[in-house]
Amino acid sequence: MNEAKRKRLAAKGWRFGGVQEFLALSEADAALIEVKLKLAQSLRAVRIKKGLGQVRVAKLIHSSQSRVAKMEVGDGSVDLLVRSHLALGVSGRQLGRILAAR
Amino acid sequence: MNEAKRKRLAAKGWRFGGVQEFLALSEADAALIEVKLKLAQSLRAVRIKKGLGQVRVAKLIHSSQSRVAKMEVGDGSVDLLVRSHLALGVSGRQLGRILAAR
DNA sequence: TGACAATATGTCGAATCCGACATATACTGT
DNA sequence: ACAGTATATGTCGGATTCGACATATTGTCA
Repeated sequence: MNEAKRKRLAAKGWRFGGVQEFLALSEADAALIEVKLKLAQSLRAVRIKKGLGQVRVAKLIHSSQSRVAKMEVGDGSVDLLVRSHLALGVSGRQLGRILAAR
Repeated sequence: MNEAKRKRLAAKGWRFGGVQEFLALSEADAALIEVKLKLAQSLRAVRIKKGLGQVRVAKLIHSSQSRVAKMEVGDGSVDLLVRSHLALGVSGRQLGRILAAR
């Protein structure tokens, strides 16, 4: 199975729990997916709270609507997710709080 | 100026403060560098606390000593820094606390 | 000081990720 | 149902990042 697809599946499946076992993911891989998912959800929440569309966010980060959409479902790097948060005015410290929250 | 070098300079210069003004960095760019630097310092701290060498960490993340060294001075992606933390047993939540700390 | 281990720095082909575009699907008001 | 807007998904060439290797520098201890 290809890596990208596996991750996407995992990201979706996670909501139902037990993905790590289903796919043979290492602890660290599973944790990374959790982190990404948390950031992805947060990004959407922040965007919506600010009343922005994906197109507008795309411009803020010099990217495209499609990439923003993908980010929000857990595709894309942690870098990009972090960058997007920062571009939307979320501070590094706030970002930390988001990750630390249950 | 080339992007990689600019970042590396910025990462080093940051310790003396005022980099953002010196180089023409956007708020978000500067914030990203801060995040990376925090993670870089944390990675080294965690590694040393665990009594590990860079070579051993490299193996844990299926990479090389040189990359670990670069990570610890702020080179490399946030992804890799996060992955490394997770591979060293730092949880996502702990990672958040690290970023949230002053 | 000299040998040895650990870390830092430079380079480069290969792997990965991104932005852009096309297009499909979903949502909203009329 | 239709038009208009927002979001989702697939693809791909170019840009970025990676791992690996070579080598330099630094640190340590006998």
